[in-house]
Amino acid sequence: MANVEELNELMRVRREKLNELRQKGIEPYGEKFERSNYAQEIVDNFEKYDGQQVKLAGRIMAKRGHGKACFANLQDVSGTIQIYGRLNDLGEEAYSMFEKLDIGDIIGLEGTVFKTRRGEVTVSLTGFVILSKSLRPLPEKWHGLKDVDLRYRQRYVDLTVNPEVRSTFVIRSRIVREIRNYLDKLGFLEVETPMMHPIAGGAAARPFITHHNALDMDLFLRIAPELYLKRLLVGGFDKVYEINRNFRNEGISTKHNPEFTMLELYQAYGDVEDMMEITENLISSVAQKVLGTTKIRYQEQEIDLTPPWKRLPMLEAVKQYSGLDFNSITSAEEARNKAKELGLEIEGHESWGDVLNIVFEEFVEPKLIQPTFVLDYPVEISPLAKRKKDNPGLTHRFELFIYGREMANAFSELNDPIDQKQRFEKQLEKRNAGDDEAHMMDEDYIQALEYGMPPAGGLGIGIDRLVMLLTDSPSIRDVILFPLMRPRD
RNA sequence: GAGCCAUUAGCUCAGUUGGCAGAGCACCUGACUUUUAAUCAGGGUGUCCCAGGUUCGAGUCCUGGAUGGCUCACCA
Repeated sequence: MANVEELNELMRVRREKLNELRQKGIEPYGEKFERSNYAQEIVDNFEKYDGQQVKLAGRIMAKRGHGKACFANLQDVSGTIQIYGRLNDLGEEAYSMFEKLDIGDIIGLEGTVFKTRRGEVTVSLTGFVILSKSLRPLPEKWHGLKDVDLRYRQRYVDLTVNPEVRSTFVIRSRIVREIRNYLDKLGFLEVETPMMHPIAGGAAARPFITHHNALDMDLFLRIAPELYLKRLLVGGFDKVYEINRNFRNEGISTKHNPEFTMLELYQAYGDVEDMMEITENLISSVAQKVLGTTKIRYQEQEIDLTPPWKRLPMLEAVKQYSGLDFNSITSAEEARNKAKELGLEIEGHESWGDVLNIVFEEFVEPKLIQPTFVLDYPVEISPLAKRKKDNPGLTHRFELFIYGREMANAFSELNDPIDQKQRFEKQLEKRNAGDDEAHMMDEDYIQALEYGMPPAGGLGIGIDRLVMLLTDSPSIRDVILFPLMRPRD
């Protein structure tokens, strides 16, 4: 415990009050308290509760003393209600204790519902108990806690004083629940696959490395669940999904947190078309259920999530926004030269598909504000996707963009074990050339495919980014309760 | 990883040309039995992010560092 000498006055005074309570034989850290109601339901249904006796519990958020009477605001998970204590009703001892409550103290109370002459629904106290004495002052009632550093490091304070923050995380919870409802209704089975992988597969990303002592082996925190979920298709499950964390050892930005939540789902005997249908129906119905509309605002921009969404082949998109027609570019070298002419940074080892993707990211991505499926990604950057029959350089794959951001990625799954093995070998070449984000070889996954995996559609949706979109949050940190921060000191 | 910006009381923020460290809320004392950003009277509670430097004198100028934010890079 901190030395009282070192505490500032605000904290010293609170500790003194704590000691006073103990000296009077009152325990300032109480036990179970049975509530009859929540604050908001009383405020919203005054007629029903007028004159009724209620029991509430929550945190004191404001106090207005008037000598022999005192108003305060009590905040519980539902909202805030005014409470009112009078000397006449409480008696001298209890009233004096009520007057000495600090903002931040947690109490349980009993009282009668009434409306003040100014029309505010209020509970007039007949008794109360201190359930937790607060020893630190909360931020200011009017401006709340603004310092983003403190907001993320002390999310408990942020949640206490900034109601919109609480609301964001309530919405996040509802979004995830609606996604589960939606998929469950379609007959998908929710599964859990390993978070610790001997081989980091399913995505192009740098993994976190950890170590298992008893087995004396290094393990990777998963960068994607994909290869495990598809092993389940081999095993005979035909509709599976997982909503869970992925970990990528990469930069942090407003759109990237080292751990983030992904939905991945796989549907046997389906394809990329089915995934498009699921994506637009899932996201629009979640928006409808959670927000009550499919027309949303994100950062002052109107976004219409009403299906069907625009579908745009990548080659067409690139041609439209950059003027480059990759249909008529046949060699990687020609592609690299054309990209250089557009002022793009080209290192010299890029394949045709790499260049196409670079041009796409530079010229097209930021323009895709309304929901857009970009179709037919080049095979070089899609090592787990099925090739198009009529153009084996492209794959049956889409990425969904909203507000210029990648929101989803899906394809018809590659189930040809021989092609898959060759794709992994291509990735290994990239790895050996120094690309530590290229895919690793996963022999067991190849073996699984050799047993036979049904053709399937697979889909990944970044939950954090979806929540950002639906809660109008500018930073991914606003939708992650405890984003990764450097430790202080 | 690079550039720009920020860091002053518990919180939100001022701080002029380099000249005694400020306000509002919160807090403390007193008044007040339907107030509501309650009001009225009084009280300033501080490692000016840290370490150096310049200067008679630094919150302010310079150098280095820490943390955070934004942009870029990275991240399909």
